[in-house]
Amino acid sequence: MILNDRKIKILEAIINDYVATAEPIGSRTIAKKYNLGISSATIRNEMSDLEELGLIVQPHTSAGRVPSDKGYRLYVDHLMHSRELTGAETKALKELVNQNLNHIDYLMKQTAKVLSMLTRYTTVVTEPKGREIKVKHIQLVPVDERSVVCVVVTDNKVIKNHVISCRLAPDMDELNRISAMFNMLLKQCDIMTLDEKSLDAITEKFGGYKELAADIAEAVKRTVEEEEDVQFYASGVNNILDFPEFSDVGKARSFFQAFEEKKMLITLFGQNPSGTPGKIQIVIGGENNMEELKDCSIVRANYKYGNNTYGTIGVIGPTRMNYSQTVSLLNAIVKSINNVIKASEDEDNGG
Amino acid sequence: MILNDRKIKILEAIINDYVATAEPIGSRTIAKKYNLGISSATIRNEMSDLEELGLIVQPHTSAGRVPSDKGYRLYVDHLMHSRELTGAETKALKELVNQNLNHIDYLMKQTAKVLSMLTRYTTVVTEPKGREIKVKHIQLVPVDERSVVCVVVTDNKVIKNHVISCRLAPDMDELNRISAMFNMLLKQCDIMTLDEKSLDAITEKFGGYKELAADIAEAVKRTVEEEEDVQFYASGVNNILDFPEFSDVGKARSFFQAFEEKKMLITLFGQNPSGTPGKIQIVIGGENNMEELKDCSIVRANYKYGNNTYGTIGVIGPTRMNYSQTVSLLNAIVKSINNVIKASEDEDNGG
DNA sequence: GTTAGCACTCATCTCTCGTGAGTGCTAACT
DNA sequence: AGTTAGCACTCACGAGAGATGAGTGCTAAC
Repeated sequence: MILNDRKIKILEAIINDYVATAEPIGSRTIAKKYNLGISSATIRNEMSDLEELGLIVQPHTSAGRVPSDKGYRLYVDHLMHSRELTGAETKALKELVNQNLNHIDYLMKQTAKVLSMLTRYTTVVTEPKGREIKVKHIQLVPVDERSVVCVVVTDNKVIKNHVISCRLAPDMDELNRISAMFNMLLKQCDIMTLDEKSLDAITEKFGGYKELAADIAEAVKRTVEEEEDVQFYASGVNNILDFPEFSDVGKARSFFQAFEEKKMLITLFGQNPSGTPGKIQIVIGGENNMEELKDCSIVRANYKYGNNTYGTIGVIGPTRMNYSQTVSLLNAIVKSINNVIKASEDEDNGG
Repeated sequence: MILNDRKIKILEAIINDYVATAEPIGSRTIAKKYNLGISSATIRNEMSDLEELGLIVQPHTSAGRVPSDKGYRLYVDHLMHSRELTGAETKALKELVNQNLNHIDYLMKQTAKVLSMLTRYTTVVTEPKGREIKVKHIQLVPVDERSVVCVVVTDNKVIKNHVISCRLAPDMDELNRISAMFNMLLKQCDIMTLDEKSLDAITEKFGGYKELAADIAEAVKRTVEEEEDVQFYASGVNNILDFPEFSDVGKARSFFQAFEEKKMLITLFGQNPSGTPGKIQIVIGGENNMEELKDCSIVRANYKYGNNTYGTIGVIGPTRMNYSQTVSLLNAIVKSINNVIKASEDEDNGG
C-alpha cells in the first residue's frame, strides 16, 4: 500500500490534534476541522489503511485513532517542519546566555530550568564529561585547627571541595608550600595511574605531612572519580503531573521512581558517543526499553565542551509531545550554550 | 463533660487505628479489636461525647469517626508515649554518625536521607544559621587564564566557591599574595558593614588588582548573604504519593508546588528563635495556616551548631502521621548529630 | 450506667439502560 | 476506480436504580 499525499495529511491532522487534546480523533472531526475536501467516509477508508500500516491505533473498537510510536517516528523523521521561536522563547534564551554564567555548574542548572520552563516538560542536563579528566591545580585552605579544605580544579573547569581532617592543621604558609609541592607533582605524573607503592614513595617526600599528603591524593582521586561519574541536573520533574497520561498516581509514582535511578538516567541521557554534537536525537515511546517509560518520549542532543568532552541536554515528556517545539528549542539552546562555551574557550586560548 | 479514662482509651484506639488504616473507625470495630470490656453501644455513646468535645469528627453521617486536629493535639501533648527504636533504626542512625561527615553539607544531606528513609515521610533539613556569620578566610585559586575561583570559609565552617572572571588572571604566587592581604583585611574589619566609599579606599591599596579586589569583596559579601539566607535539603518528597490522602493528582501537585516555594519552607522549617534546641515541636494539620498543607503535620526540632547558631530538622507527612515513631526518631537523630557536632567543636577548642 | 434492639442514613457497588462518538461495510453515484 | 451516503454495529461513559453494609442515634429494658 502506498502512502500518498492525502494519507500523510490525515496522519498529520491526527498527530496535531492528539498532541493538543490527548483525545482519540475520529473521522468526522478531521472532516470538519481540516478542510481536506473529502468526506468523513473517505477519511475512514484512509484511516483504515493508516492503521494497517501501523501508523495509528485504535484504543478500543468504537473510539477514534491515536498515533502509534511508528506514526510519531514517521512524523519526526519526514513530516515535521521546524518551528520559529516565539518572542518569549527568544527572550528567555537571550537572558540565559547573558547571565554571567562563569561556572559550568550554574550554566547547566540555568539551562535545565529555562528549558523545562519553556517546554513544560522535564529537562535533564548532564555535566560535560570526557574520558580523561586531568587535575589542573589543587589548593589547600585552612578551615579550623583540625581540618583543611582541599580545592581541586580540573581541566574541564570543575571546582570541587574536599574537607580533610587532620590532627593539627598546618598554618597558611605551610599549606601554600604543600599545595605548591603537590601541584609540581601533578605536572609530572598522572596521579590516577599511580599504584599504592609509587604513591607511598611520593608521599614519603612530604616528610611530616605524609598523612595529609595521602589524604590530598585521596581527595584528588575522588574528584576525578566523581567527575568521571556522570552528574545530572533535572528540572521540572513535577511537570509530568500536568499531563492526563499521568493523572493516575501510580503512573506518576513510577515515573518519579524511574527518575531516581541513576542507571536509567545514564541509559537515557548519558552522552551517546555516536551522537554528533548538536544533532538532535529522538527516542519515541517504547523505543526506549523501559516499561515504566513506555509512554514517554525523549528529545536530546549532545553539546561539545572542550576536546572530546560532551554533555547532554534532554527533554522527557509524554509520547504525545510537541516535537516540533521541543526540537526547535533544543536546537536553539544547544547553539546558544555552544557559543557561550566557545567564547570562553577562545578567551582562554587568545588571552 | 469530663474526659474520663475510658474516653481516652477510645480516643487512643481511634487514633491508632486511623493512623494505620486511613479509614474512619466505627464503634463495632473498636469493640471487637480492643478489649475494653464494653459493648459497641456504650462506645457509641462515648464517641458521641468525644465528638461533642471536638476531638473526633465524622466525615459524613453514616461513616465512622476520624481524629480531629484537636484530637491529635491532645494525643501528642498528653497521651503519646515515646517508642523504642527498632534495631534497624538504631543501626541506620549509627551508620549515619559513623560516616566521615566532615563537611556540614554532607551531614545535612545524609541526615535528611536517613530520616526520610526511616519515616517514609518527607524530611527537610536547614543548614545551621545564626545572625552573625563571619568570614574566616579566603583563598584565590587559579582556574584558567581568564578566571580564578575565590574559596570562602566562614566561621560556621561553610565553604563556598565563587568563580571570578578577569582580563588576565595573576599567577599563583600573586594570588597567594592577594589572598594573604585580603585575609589581613578580614581580621581588621567587618567587610559587611563597610560602605562603598571605605571599600573603594581599601581596594585602592591593591593597586593593579583593584578590579579583582572589588570582585573578591563582592564574592565574600555574596557568601555571607547566601549563608544568611536559609538553605534547605529535602529528601523523600515523593514519599507523599504513597499516602491515600494524596491519591488525587491535584492534591499531590499542590503539595509539590507548595514545596517549591521558599517562603513556605521558611515559615514551616525556618529556625524558630523561641524553640530550645532539641525540643520537639509539632504542628498539626490546620495549625499551620497554609491551605495547601492543611492535611499535613510537621514535626521538627532545632539543633545547636556553635554559639547562637541553629539548624532545623523537620518531617512533614499526612496529619494521620505516626507521631510517636517520628518524635522518637527525630529525638534520637538530633541527639546524634548534636554529639557529632559537639565532638568536632571540642576538637577545635581542645586541639 | 450499660446494653440490646431497631430504625435510619449514606457511601459504595453493581447492574442496566440510554446516549453518542466512532467504525466498517455496502451500494450507489461520478 | 474513486468517492460518498447510509446504515448497522460497537463500546465507553454517565445517569439512575437497587442492593448492601457499615455506621449512627435513640429508646427501652436490664
